[in-house]
Amino acid sequence: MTVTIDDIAKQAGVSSATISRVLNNSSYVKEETREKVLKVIEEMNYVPSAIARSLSKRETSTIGIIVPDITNSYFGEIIKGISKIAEDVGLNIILFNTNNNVKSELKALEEVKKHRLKGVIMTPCFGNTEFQTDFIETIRGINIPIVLVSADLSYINLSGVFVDDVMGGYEATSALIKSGHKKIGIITGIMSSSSAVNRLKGYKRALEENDIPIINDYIKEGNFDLDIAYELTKDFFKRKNPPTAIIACSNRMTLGVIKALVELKMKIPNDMALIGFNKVELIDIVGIDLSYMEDSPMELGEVSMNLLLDILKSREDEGKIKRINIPPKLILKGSEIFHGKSL
Amino acid sequence: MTVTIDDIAKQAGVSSATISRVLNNSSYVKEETREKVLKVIEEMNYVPSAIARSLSKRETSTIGIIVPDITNSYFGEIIKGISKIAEDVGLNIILFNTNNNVKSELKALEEVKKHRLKGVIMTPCFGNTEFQTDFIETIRGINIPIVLVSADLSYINLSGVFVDDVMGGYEATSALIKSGHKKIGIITGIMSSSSAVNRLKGYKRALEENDIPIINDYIKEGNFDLDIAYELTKDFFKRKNPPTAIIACSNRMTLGVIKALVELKMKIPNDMALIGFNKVELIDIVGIDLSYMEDSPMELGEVSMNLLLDILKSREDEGKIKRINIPPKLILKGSEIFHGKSL
DNA sequence: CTGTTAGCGCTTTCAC
DNA sequence: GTGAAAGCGCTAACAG
Repeated sequence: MTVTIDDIAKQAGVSSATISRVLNNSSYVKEETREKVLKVIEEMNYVPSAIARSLSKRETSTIGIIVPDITNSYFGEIIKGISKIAEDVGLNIILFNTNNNVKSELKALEEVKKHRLKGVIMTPCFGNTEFQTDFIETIRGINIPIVLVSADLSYINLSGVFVDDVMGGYEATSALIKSGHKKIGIITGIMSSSSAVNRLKGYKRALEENDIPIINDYIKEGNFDLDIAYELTKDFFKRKNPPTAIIACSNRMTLGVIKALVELKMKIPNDMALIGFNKVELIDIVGIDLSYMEDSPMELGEVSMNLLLDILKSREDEGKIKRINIPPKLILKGSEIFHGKSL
Repeated sequence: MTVTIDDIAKQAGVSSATISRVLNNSSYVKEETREKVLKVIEEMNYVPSAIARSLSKRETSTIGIIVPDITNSYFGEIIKGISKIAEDVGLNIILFNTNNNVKSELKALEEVKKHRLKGVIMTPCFGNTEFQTDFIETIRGINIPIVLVSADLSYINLSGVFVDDVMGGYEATSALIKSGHKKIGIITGIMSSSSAVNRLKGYKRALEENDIPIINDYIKEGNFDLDIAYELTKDFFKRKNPPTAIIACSNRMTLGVIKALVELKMKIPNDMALIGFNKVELIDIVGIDLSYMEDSPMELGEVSMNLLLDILKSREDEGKIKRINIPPKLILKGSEIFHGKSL
């Protein structure tokens, strides 16, 4: 059917070993025969089989990426970052989309093992607590380097690149304080995720350092998604003394907040200041100058790919856990400004 | 290193063929030995090598997806649709992101061949005319089923699933006419893409059917992206008699139009009606009730995956081209309403 | 029902 | 410099 290395060998009048050598530059081949071989390859339109090569070398040239939601451009950016540098080093990518479902995640990990992938970069599902032991067992049994990206796991210590969420929460809060706010509400992510916990930690730290009392009514737990954030925002106005600023701990929750504020006919930041987490695509074109803490997911992708490469290279310190924390950037556009109105 | 089928065979006291049989259910195995085998597999934590299996069967269980921009949630949706049904039938996905770059696309196709993938689903780069012959040659030489999705190629006839763009342009235009508009501007995509051509065709047809003259100043060629659409929208107002409605032929161009209108302090639809193509994520929460033609990219993904499966199944009518056109849906939210103001 | 054997298409010693 | 041969981990006749 398809042309193989032996066909080329026969046609070129040499052995298949020689073909292999010119293909891999693995040892010197007389210039003359090399050219002959190359010519035949060209003529017969031969493309070596990655599968056969993998089997023979006991090593693939592909890695796995596991993400919870391929539809979210945040993960799109991460993948773009990964694939950019993967392409440079000749690595292919097998993609798994889990829909934030642990069962799928576990299945993906099985596939990774089946395919003997070189390594995996994954951002685990959030809000998962029930399958921890399954997960840990799978990881242990897999014997393939894993790099976490963007989301950490509390119950197992793995390599990965993360955003410094404490710093994120701290910076966002500090920015609001600096601009005059004292009544600052926060809508966190699910508290079973470390990022939610850490951002809240940063929030509290900033308040404490500025001797601003921490008010529990100002702290609300969302789920990283729009609807709950929308409701929670409205809830803020059910108490006598609502905040003058809100911190929304994800981009989708930021949209929930905005939706609520638009409905309430409240202007940003005149009636309510706002700082989000991660860019809200093109929100500026509708006249909202949103300030936010920026993760730079593409950078996360690049760094995680580099980390994986690093781990792959260093066999000696095998098993050593490497973790990288990337500081988020504060992007100030105006939505954080304090107007001193009493609400 | 890793445990192989022979290890299992030895441990279970049978031949590796038997192991293979229980693994694949390829023929009857005595219940007793089957159980024994399964137990050993479990104990030794054995996972069969997909690579070895592929080589032996001369067939992979993975397909390729090639998209121009993984960062665009439109393609995220397509991939989600594909992977959903791919998972059901046990197929894995190798992903290639081309950044809308033909060279990358060609390289991706090479990889596809190297890996002997079962098939490819791709949406080709747009606005490419220079590498046509390379592309055709690569396709011809690849001998692997290809399914196009969402974007067609004019210079080669391939299987694929597409959106009925003529109908899209027609419906969008008709909706505006029905709601009272006669002066309708359109910002098209790059005219080297068939979707741009066809939407414009639909636009003209609708006008003709309603005896509305086609005015060239109302037709502007964009590039599917925001910035140009923004400029072109402003251009509309440089002539004496601007349109009362605009059709924007992509979601990013819709944003460009909106950006321009916001800057010009024009309300939608009171000062300018608007119909877009494809959903603009969450635009409603900022108070713009955008009407648009909806592609349903996830459906495109599902249908294209099913088409590929179809092609894979039917070896007899090999080479037969199968094309599916999906009618887009008109989603009316209010932004198309005519207010009868003279601008 | 199960074992033997011959590959699948490459890479990699080991000779010459 | 190049060829012969073994082997990567599995599947698929073919016997029995």
